[in-house]
Amino acid sequence: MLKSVANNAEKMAAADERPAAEAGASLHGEILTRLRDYIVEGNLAEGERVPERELCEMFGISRTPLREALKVLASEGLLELLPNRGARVRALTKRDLTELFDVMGGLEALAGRLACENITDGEIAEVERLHYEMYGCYLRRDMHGYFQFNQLIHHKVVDAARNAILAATYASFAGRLRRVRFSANMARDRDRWSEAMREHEAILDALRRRAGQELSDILFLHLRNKRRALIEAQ
Amino acid sequence: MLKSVANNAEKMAAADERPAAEAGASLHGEILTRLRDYIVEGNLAEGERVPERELCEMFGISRTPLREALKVLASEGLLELLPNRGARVRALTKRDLTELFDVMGGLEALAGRLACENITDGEIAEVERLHYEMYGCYLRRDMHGYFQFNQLIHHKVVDAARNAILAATYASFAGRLRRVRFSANMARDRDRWSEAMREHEAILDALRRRAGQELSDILFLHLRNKRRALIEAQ
DNA sequence: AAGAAAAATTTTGAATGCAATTTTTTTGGT
DNA sequence: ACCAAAAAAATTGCATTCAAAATTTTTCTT
Repeated sequence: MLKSVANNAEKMAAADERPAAEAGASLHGEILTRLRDYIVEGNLAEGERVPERELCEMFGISRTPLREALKVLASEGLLELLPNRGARVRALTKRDLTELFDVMGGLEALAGRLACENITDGEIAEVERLHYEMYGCYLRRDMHGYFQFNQLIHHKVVDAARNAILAATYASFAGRLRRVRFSANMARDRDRWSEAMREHEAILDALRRRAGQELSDILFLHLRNKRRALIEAQ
Repeated sequence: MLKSVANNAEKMAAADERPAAEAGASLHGEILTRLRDYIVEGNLAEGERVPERELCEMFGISRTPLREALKVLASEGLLELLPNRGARVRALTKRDLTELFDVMGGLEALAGRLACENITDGEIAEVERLHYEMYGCYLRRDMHGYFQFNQLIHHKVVDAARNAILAATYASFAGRLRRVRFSANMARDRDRWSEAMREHEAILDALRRRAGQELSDILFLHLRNKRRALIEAQ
């Protein structure tokens, strides 16, 4: 039983092997995306139990695809499953935050290194543009704009790494951090803001020189500082 | 898996808030673990469709918990879901391998850096012991033993990083690479073997000195070389 | 025979059903 | 009124069912 019938080669030739658009393809995929967004947007409080029936009604589906999505979100770390007591929104402890930031730092460090190997001149120019836009926001104390451009820059670096698995992993962890509201801090901690701005100058500089190892290091420390500022502010 | 105990202050002190042992607690959790092992062990050929009915009979369960596990394994990248055509074992392309190795390199680099911050003298002594055991295997061309100790060393470094999220992520990717058989190469490529051995000397040295940044770099390049050797050998 | 069309079978995706457990409500004693 | 025990209701975890789609088998045509 379950023997590997490897010689299906014949029909595999032209095959219509679409790896499932993952999102809207199946009900499961759609619900997964929608429910993840729903939670990340903060519609369910931390530690709150996930109301299956309500969500089913809300999405207009039965419990089966919803529960499939719950298992996936639990494996992503967004929910936790309690035996016979369903799923809860996982609370981010200080420890979780610390660990997550370090992992993000490691992933960004990797992204920076790989980006230096692969980024085009055009992309660097684009990062420069974003950088100066961000700088503008900094000068006029536009926190919202600053964070927008900041994210765009980091995202661009990850993109330039040309590594889909890295990008997916990065996105997954970034999603888990989305519930954390950073803005509040920087407003009061003006020193951290200018420090962050200086770090970004160094990031751009290393990227221009395509100094992978150096950029890798700067990015890790950049995240470390972000982490420190956040933990202190709490 | 990715667990961490919530200390939701507001609620109450003694609460019975067990975050679900994830493994044997529910049928879903148990099946998830067993099915993952089953696939990683290579019992289903790459690209082969996953026979739901057979697996249900084999595990003695209904399709519901099995299908929940399938969605999770797909989100882990072990399977792919094709609309109306079920799950297939995801084939690792050369591109996937390249990307996976780089991500592993990034994670090991991070682990090395964090380990230097947290490792105890006793743990370093343990790594030293493993290193010399491994060296012994190298001298007497015991490939199997070499790989055992090699894995133990890398695992020890990840442990010493004191970051559960990193450890879980690392384990997940390592699982995906478990299907790849490395041994075959090194036997023929004796140069790579001695090069790897030298790299391990450098790893141990940097770890002793707790030179995080340096160790980080060595580890990334170590994985890069492993990747190169593997791709060349294919 | 070979290939196309049709029919039968299997598989998939999702809804529904059901026993066990947990949670809430009610009740009764103090 | 307060609290514990009992009863009722809701929720959970998994099995089962069912329509739609895919796959295989059979039949028909040339």
